[in-house]
Amino acid sequence: MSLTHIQSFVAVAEECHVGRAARRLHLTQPPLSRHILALEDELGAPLFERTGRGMRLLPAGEAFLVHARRILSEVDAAVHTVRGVVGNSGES
Amino acid sequence: MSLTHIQSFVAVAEECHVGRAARRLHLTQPPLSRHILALEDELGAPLFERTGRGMRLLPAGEAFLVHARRILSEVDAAVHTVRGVVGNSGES
DNA sequence: CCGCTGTCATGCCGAAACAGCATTGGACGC
DNA sequence: GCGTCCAATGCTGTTTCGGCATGACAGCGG
Repeated sequence: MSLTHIQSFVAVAEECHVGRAARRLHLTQPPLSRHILALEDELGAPLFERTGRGMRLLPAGEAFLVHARRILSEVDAAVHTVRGVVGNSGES
Repeated sequence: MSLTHIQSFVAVAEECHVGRAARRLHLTQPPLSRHILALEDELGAPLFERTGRGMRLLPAGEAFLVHARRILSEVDAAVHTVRGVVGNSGES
């Protein structure tokens, strides 16, 4: 599991569509599709239902989405916190 | 930035020693050293002071450590939540 | 019923990332 | 100054990864 996979998952969950999510992430559809498959494989459960017209979140996917968003914002907060500490320490 | 890098950072922060952290992660010293350097490069600030006898956390590193631990436990929680949802949905 | 379209999955290949080995460079204690 | 211990770096073989081309399948119109 990597942060890239989590970002991919969130994008697909929000778009319900691998192709659109791929464009949003400046990626192509195949690797993105593989990210989702890898995630499902690692978690041992499918996260999406493949509808033939896109992807729909399953309950397990909804549950994961909550945590996924929290992880990504925590990463963002970590980056900003470090920048803040460094910036303040050097200020007059 | 990847979850692997964050795990490496936490291990080094706790051991104050790249070699020991490497053993703990079943890894060797050079890649682990590079993980830390990559993290510092990405954050734009050093996280450790190199003491010639090991590594000591700088203030920026302490700040990052708090978030790093939270990220890792959130990932853990995400995995367990998905397993829980799947397990319960199939129970009688 | 049959092709047409739109979607995700897969086979394949070249490029990039990665881990480990060997070595260097530097700090500390004697 | 010398030996020891540490992190950093050069290098190489392997693995991972992204993109292209294609396959497999569902849904729709005729």
